[in-house]
Amino acid sequence: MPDSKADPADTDLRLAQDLLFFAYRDFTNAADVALDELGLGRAHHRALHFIGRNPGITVTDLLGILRITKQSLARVLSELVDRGYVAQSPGRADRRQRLLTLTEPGAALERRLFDRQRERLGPAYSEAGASAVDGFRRVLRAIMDDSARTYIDAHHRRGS
Amino acid sequence: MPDSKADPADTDLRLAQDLLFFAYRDFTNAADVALDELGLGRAHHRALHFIGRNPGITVTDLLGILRITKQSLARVLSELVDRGYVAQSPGRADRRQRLLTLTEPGAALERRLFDRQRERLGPAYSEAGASAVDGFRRVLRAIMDDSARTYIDAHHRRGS
DNA sequence: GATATTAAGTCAGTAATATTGACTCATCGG
DNA sequence: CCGATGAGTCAATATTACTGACTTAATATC
Repeated sequence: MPDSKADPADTDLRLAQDLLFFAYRDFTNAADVALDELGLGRAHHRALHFIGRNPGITVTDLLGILRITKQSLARVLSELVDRGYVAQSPGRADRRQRLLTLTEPGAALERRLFDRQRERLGPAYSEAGASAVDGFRRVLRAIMDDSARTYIDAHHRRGS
Repeated sequence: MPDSKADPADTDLRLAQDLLFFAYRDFTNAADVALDELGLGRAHHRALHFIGRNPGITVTDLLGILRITKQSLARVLSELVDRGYVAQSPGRADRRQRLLTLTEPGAALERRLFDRQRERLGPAYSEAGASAVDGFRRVLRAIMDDSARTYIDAHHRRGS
């Protein structure tokens, strides 16, 4: 058996397809009950998450992360603003920009949703162990696009 | 710093949220161009994948894996059958069942879609290394539901 | 300073994926 | 025979997303 690493076997990659499908399905699903109670969807959660992780992010930058159109984000964002979860403020340098931040209720909601996902992810991390978690990160990081990798590296330098 | 493992830090879990979002987004996206050319969507890909991995699967079992309703699957499945990608045959023991299999063109299409994802996943595996891949699997396996874990373990026993 | 570009928002129409609810039909199991 | 099950169908609706066309305000460029 020569090629153990140069050319990952089909079965290995088939397993990865299954793993990603189920893990992503159940991880995202973890917050759904809390979202439903508020009449919100996963799109709202994604917006809350990335605004929370990037206080003061511009609409254009958020669109680039989510990879959706302006019209699609508008629906989600206007609901979040109407409900008082997200605040907009004009950019200081460029007043055309609307810098997005979570309000206090918005941060609390995002935290609640995060906690539901934490219930699933925390035990998984503990069970798998630090070494496995490191491998988990390395593989996921290698799967994504360059631009996403750049984002990850900028936001999660070792230490924080 | 006492709790290094018992209670994974927020920042660790925040990173995981980002990693899962971007990796899943780009991994699933890899097959989109090929799907678009045929006027098919991701839902068709998922059905093709799980029928391909489970030849002779019943409709009920497929619904359980995909976690969608019968009506939602019907749209996707009838299109795949109409186009000759999926064949249905009555169960031998229970003739109410419609056992689903990929036709030869269906298997070829599924393979093409798989190849697009392989282009993304294969290099990621090679770069990250065998140890990282093992950790990747362990963490994803721990994230998913019991039923999904059972599925994974049944389909991917070590050896194949 | 006029002009082009950019950031953001909006209106309209449509598509893909999914849902709930209410049925039908054939077959299986007791 | 009869209730339960596997599968399919019709209808209406929700969520998330899209393309295309425009407007407004502010910045950048010539």
